[in-house]
Amino acid sequence: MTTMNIGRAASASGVTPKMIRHYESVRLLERAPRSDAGYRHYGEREVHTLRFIRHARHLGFSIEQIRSLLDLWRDHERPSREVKAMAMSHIAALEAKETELRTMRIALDRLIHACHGDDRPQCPILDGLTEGHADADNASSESATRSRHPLPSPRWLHEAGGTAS
Amino acid sequence: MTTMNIGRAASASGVTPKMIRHYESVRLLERAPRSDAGYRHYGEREVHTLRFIRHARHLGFSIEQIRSLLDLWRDHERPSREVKAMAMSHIAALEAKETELRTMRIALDRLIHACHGDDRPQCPILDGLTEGHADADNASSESATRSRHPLPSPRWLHEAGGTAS
DNA sequence: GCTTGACCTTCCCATCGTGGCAGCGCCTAC
DNA sequence: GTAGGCGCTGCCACGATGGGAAGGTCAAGC
Repeated sequence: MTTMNIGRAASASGVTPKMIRHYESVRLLERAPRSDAGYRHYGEREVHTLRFIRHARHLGFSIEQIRSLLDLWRDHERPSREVKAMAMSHIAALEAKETELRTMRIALDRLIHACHGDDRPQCPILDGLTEGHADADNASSESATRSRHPLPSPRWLHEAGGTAS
Repeated sequence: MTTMNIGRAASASGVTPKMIRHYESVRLLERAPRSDAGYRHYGEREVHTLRFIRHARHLGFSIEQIRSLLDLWRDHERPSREVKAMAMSHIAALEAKETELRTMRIALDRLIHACHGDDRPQCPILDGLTEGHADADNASSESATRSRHPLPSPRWLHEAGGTAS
């Protein structure tokens, strides 16, 4: 069985059929050959590629980055330097995120430790949110006008956790 | 000047006008009173609330969580226990993300260290992506069929970093 | 041969928080 | 009275993924 439908390719690779179609639609994968009925057909080679993609996603590479990685993967003349450079800049991104999370966690930790957590309404956590962490608040109602900091906006928190089935 | 337009409220609070309108539209804020021309008017109280929201976003709370926090904030009878509980479960989420990132980083680090990064094409990073990290691969092309793991899907990486102007 | 149910197809919608832009109205300083 | 800086609404985009509807196909069992 060197050729299979999308479902088999999916369970062989660990990538859902939905995502396989998506990857094809964004040209991460070549258009799969079709049967008369329009069913996509895959071989071992494609499954191999899908696994590559899955591993790369697992390491947090974006689709665009994976596109480059796949190009490098398929180019047997590539200098490993290029791959390493991509990987290292990605590591830097991972570290940046970690730091961002850690910063949040530490700030929140401090507030939590100051809070009794009993039946009384007095709460340093809410107070802290009210006042800000004392710094990083150059938005006085006086100077103001064009202090366009766009907020770090940490949406990435509430996505993988809840979404993962 | 106890009342101001959205722009002034924005620079006084550090929240963009766009976001203020958005928060209103998702009922995180009450509908602001309007001038005859339809301009929203804000007072110190609203700016205060906006700052609260900004700080909470800064700590990674989602809109829904902030909705609860605001309720607690405004309820002067609340037991601080409830606030602390929210904060602690959020800390747990932050830690989980940190761990996820660290896991990725470590895995990638291992590959990177094995890679020369020179002009030669031989590259353990690509090899590693090809083969997988040896474990977590229970997708043999035999058993298969309904091994529906949805992939951890780490989208949150490529969002705050690039988006933050 | 026919039915059933598992599989496949495409297309659209939702997520989450934010930015951008278009097309319009308003308001003020000159 | 007009320019240009605000404000308004509404729509689209992002990223990666899931959900579902509406319909076609295929293989196994009868």
